[in-house]
Amino acid sequence: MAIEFNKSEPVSSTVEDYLKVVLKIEDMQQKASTSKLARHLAVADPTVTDMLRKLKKIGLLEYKPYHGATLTKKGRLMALRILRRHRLLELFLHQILGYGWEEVHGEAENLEHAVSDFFVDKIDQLLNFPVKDPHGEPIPNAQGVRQIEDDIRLVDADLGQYLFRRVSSSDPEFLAYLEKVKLFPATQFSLQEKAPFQGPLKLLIRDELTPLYLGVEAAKSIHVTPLKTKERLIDGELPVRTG
Amino acid sequence: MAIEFNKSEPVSSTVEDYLKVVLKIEDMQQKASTSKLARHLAVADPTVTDMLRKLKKIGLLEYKPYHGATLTKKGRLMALRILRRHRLLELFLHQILGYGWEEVHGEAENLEHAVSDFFVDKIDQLLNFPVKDPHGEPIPNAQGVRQIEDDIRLVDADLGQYLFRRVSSSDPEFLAYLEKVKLFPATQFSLQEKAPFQGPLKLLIRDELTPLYLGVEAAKSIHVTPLKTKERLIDGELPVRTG
DNA sequence: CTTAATTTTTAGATAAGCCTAATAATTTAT
DNA sequence: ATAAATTATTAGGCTTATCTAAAAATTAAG
Repeated sequence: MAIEFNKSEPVSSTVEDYLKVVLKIEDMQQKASTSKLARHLAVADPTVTDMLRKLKKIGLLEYKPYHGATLTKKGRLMALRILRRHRLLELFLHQILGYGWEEVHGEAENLEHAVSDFFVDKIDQLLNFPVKDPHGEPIPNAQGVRQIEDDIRLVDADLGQYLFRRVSSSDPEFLAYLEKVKLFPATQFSLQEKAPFQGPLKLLIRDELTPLYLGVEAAKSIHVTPLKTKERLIDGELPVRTG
Repeated sequence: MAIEFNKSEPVSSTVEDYLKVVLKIEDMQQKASTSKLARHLAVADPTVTDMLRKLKKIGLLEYKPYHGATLTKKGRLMALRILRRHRLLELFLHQILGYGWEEVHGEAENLEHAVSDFFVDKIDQLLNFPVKDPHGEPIPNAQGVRQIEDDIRLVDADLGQYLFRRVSSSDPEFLAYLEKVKLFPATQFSLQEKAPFQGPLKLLIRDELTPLYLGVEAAKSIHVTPLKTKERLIDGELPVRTG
């Protein structure tokens, strides 16, 4: 119903962007410093200083000069509201309008600030209250709660069998590449070798004939969970692309 | 393909709104004076003066102080591009997302500035290249051309049989009322009486039992064409609501 | 533990849209 | 044809979000 979020005054789309980035950085367990925010938002440092003061004043984040920002409860809820919109929109674009998964991010980035709560509710219904976006990322529910799975980065994984859970990159070129090599959420594969000295990872994707060699940077943004023995025997749950 | 429009530099959503309003006023064969624009845009007069100067400078309209504005070819094309987006979005919201026809205008008003050309092309396809929006208004094609029908205002019509073509109001309350009384595009009815002195019009809607008495203001925004004798005998083409 | 490097903040500007109050131009009416 | 009413423009300001250049604070290094 989206009412849960809408208890507070509306903010500009700029403010929404700042909150979104702080949430993203906090999610990565990093410090939301002035310069890091500036880099993510592609603005100059002093611009961020000013904005942080403003956001502190309206109670959306904590902020001590030289110590970076942390979202308040209210700011966090707002950030989650935007994240929800963003990811619902991505799924909508993919499933209903037939966008490629590498095309959804940019469009959602604009639409997330423009659509009404009514619109969000409508697509939520139409998509049957989904919990994951096309990249496998969790969609916060109407209360702002995400179903977070404790996956690991492929780059940190030992040899063994894995399930592709999500990809934490929105680079279109990279996503198009993953699609081409058949690596996307729900793909099962085995990690067969890890070349030393940051060398490539050798993967064998289920039902594919030739192995795939993946660079370390790629393996950092791919998140997986180990396949349990039981699951390894099951033949269902093949990766399927929609749209 | 939308490329036809995109030969020029992008403009702000504010500029898009100004162009849209000038087009609307020109469509009504009226003079786009400073004050009329200000009223339509809900801004102060001097704001319009400034903007008109700016729009003239970038070649989107002609403008002489005290003489109002007229769109240039370029400005007109831009205005038609927005109108196309607006009306396609309205139809999309109605048909795909199940919005009521009184709910589409407001949402489209925001989205028209936010969606990409790619998005517009996608919904155009999805809707199978429609030529009319939910209110019966023509949707400009990708070249900016509208299929304009020469309808007349119901208020100007003589007694006789008519086809409801379009309603040129976006007032939600009014539209909800029309829907309730079963008056919408493709509805057939006969105009049976026109009370003198700006009195109400008595309509008999096809397949309805009770006559409808409509005020003059309402009859100004309803546009109709006379039913030809042939059409009067045909039973098909009954009004149908989608979504 | 003091200097050097890095990061952040201050200071001063800019552009887009908008406003109000006051003036000027045009149109209408006597 | 001129005064009154209407409409438009000038003048001066405000807000939001941005920038660059310079100063200050913090952190890192020798």
